[in-house]
Amino acid sequence: MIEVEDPRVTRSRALILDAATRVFLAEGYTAATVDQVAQSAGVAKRTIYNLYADKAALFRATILRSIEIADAFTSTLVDDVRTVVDPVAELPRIGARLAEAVLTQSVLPLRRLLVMESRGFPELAAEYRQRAPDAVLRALADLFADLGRTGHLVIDDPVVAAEHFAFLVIGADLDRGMLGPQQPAPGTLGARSGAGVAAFLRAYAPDDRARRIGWTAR
Amino acid sequence: MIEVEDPRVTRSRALILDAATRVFLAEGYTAATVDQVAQSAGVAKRTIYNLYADKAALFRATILRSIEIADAFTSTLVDDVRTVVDPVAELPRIGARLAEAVLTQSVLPLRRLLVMESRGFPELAAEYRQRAPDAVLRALADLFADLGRTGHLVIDDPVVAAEHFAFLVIGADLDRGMLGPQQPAPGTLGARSGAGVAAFLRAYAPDDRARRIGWTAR
DNA sequence: ACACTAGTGCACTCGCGAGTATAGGAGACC
DNA sequence: GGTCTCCTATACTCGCGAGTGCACTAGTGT
Repeated sequence: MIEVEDPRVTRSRALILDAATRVFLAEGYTAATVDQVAQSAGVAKRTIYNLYADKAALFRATILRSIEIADAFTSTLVDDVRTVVDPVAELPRIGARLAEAVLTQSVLPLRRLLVMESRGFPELAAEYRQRAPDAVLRALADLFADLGRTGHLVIDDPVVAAEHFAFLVIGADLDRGMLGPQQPAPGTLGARSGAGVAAFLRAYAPDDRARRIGWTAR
Repeated sequence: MIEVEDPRVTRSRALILDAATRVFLAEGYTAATVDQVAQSAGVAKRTIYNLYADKAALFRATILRSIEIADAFTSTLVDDVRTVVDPVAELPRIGARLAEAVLTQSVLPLRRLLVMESRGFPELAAEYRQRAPDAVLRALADLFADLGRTGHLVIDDPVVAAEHFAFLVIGADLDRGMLGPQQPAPGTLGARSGAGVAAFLRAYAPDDRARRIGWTAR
């Protein structure tokens, strides 16, 4: 006997999760009210309580779905990282993708929300960390370990190199974005990630290589 | 006629602000209750309302005082930065001080709180940004502009260089610290800031200088 | 000793939001 | 067409925390 969910339920669930995402991201957990979510979903409050035990359960489900989405983005980035052969030629693309993914999607509001509620829902913050930023850092560290072995880069500690790459590229904008809803201007974004990648290559490329290709420009 | 504040008032004010700092940093604005603050201060709730119009005013005063304290730390760091002559010799010290100031004081909880309440009190987040991180970045940018002029470093954009320095040194730990109350192990801290400064010098020191001093080690 | 000012303790109002109850409506499946 | 299940709408309970009122106490200055 195969349990098939009533189509009305799946429909309601989708409406509710979308609305909850909007409301929670905009208001935060405590400030958001269940009535707000219901109204924004075009659904009766009772329907929400039919599907989720309480406000906390609704919140958990909402955030987990957002993490799921962020995770999908992360995966394509990780795949991209895995195929890199020539760092000088390809790292700028990786950097640009990283900056774009973190700074222009709804990742910034999600991170703010996770920080806000990290006391009440520490599992969610941990889950996010593991599946998004840590996954990217792991992929980068693997990449740099390889490139170190092949002599394309000079790497002492690949984990540290991965952190340096990530924070040279997005550090400043990420920090700014956390303290307020300022999206960096899209033009600025490319320039900053480019400068970050350039600095990384100056720090980690073998001398001859870096100089030959012209990455000495600062 | 010189207005002198009743000593009882100044005493109460100090007790209340200390307690409010503890409670707000630990609980966040909404979760904290005025009764909690009163109890933790050993003071009647009514006394709080004698000195502050409402909970929001108390919060503002509390945060502004914390910013004041962070500002004092910042100033000594800025003064230190202003006296740097030889980057290779002195930047490691600056990096270590920066890491220590940001990561081991109560700065991390303060930043979390400011992120949490940046929607309700955007002025506070702005005030903090201007007086703490931006002040440091400005000082660093000035320093690097100087060092570029004197040929100690090779600098294209001093502002970008300042961001690179700061986030190479504290970026990873800062980000980790925001998503949970994990203080980095004190041992790790020195190593990471050292690695960050080394990478910075590799990226920004003139070739001969960097190599002569031995900063090629990664 | 007296008056003034602040602090204390406690009981109170009041609004708000989570969660529940209930009665009725609408589609799906037989 | 009947029944089952889920949705809707409205109205409710209930607890909690912000803010107030008030009667009383204690320290200070003259």
